[in-house]
Amino acid sequence: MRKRTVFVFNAFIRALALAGFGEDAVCVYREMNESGVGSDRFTYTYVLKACVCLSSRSWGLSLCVRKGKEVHGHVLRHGFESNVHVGTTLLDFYARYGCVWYAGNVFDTMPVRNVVSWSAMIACLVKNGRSFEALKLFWEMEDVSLNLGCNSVTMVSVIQACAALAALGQGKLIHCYVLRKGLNSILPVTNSLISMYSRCGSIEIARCIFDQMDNRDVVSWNAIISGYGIHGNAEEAIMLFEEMIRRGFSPNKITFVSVLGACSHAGLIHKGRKLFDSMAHVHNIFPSEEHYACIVDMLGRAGRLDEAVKVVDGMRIEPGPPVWGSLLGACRIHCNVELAERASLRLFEIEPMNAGNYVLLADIYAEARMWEEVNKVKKLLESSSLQKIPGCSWIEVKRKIYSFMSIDEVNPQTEQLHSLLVQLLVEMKERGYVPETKFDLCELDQVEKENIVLGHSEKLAVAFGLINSSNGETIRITKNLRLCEDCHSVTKVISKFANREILVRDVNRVHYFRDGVCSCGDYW
DNA sequence: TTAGGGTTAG
Repeated sequence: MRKRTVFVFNAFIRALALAGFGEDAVCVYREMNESGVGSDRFTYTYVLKACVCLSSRSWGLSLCVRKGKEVHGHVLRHGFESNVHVGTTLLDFYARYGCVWYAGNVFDTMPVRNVVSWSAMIACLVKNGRSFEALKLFWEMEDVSLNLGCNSVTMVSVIQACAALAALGQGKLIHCYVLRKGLNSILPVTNSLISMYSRCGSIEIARCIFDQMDNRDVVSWNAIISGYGIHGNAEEAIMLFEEMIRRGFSPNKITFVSVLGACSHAGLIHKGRKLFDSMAHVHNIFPSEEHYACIVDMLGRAGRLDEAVKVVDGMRIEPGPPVWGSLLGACRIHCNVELAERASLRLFEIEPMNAGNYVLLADIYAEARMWEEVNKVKKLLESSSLQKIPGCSWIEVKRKIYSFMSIDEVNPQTEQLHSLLVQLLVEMKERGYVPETKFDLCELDQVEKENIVLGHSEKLAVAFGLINSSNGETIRITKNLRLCEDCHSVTKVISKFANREILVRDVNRVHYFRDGVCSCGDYW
């Protein structure tokens, strides 16, 4: 073209960004700047979208963020920061790269905010694991004086926040709100409600909503199938999968992740393998890394480590962090040092920033009583300046959410909780409970070890629940990591002799403790 | 003739 106007450049950058060619879009933007045609408010929304789809693999995350910050600078220089579309796109750019502080800063300084900018900020908080703040912001938004009016998009994020916190009370409140606003028949809203109820431990309500839907899409089926999966009911998940096919729905990648995950949680290996094989042959979906990770997890969990390794070695695509991570997790369950070393060596190479991998390997060495190796891994972790994610648990009592960390001086009741736990410990030991202290605590004596495990955040939350809720009420707890073995057995015992139903949603699934047994059948 | 936020998984 001889005459390239701002409009022409905009259209080209937009097209490239939409098609996922972030780098090319950024190049065209540079060309645009050099050509001297100028820019307008549309230019910045497109370039920022392009920065979101830059290939972080070849660029590196920090370079992607730097590129966006550069564009942010241009926005300020040209005075477009007061435009609500540009501001919201900027906010969303930071959100997608996990820069919550920058996103919040953009939000706070926007001269005009509308439903979309509020929704974007709420979504940003949810996506970055700050659901508690997301809910707070939502109630702030709902302040009548602001008179903004949320819509279905806002509500989807808010429902996700409740799901992430496993805050059933809040979730029900939000559900009522959705009904009052007449947003309940909008498919994405209903689908996220199904997921929310199952992740909050109430698969029954999730099923009820699913059964009452007039029209469903593949996402609705995926949501309910994965719901049964995290509740350990693989039979129901498989039945729904089969019904879905009978009714003419085409499963997608996520359907298979869900149903294979269900098989893995329940140890249904034969069925899982058959489903995996049917993917390509019957449904024309070629297994991606996530699906391989499910199969490796399924075999590994069941102790069939040799078969799991065969699957990894025979993969048609290069195995990455999910696959090696599943294998390492299986090594921890079955204490296989040799294989753990192979898997973690690869993981340290391709995923050096994940502290969890180091922790897993240290746990495996500790169980094998290889203290020297434990120390080596710990030193490696320290020198890399990575930090373990601290264990954290939440509990919702009377629609208020309380959180606990292992060493928690913030909560005034901590001392009371700890003494209750000590008292419970004595009673439990009389009933034959032995604290599980085999992992990663090599330099301490038995009493110190027991004290540390006793201070785990989920136990504090259970104790808080016992003190602050009435008999007959289910205690509902969420944990940011996987539930530890000791907490699992303690909660079983407590559910029996305190005669209470206790529900713990950990990062992977739901544990429902009743009368001394857990719904996961100790297989998780 | 161009614009911003959202559904299901591990």
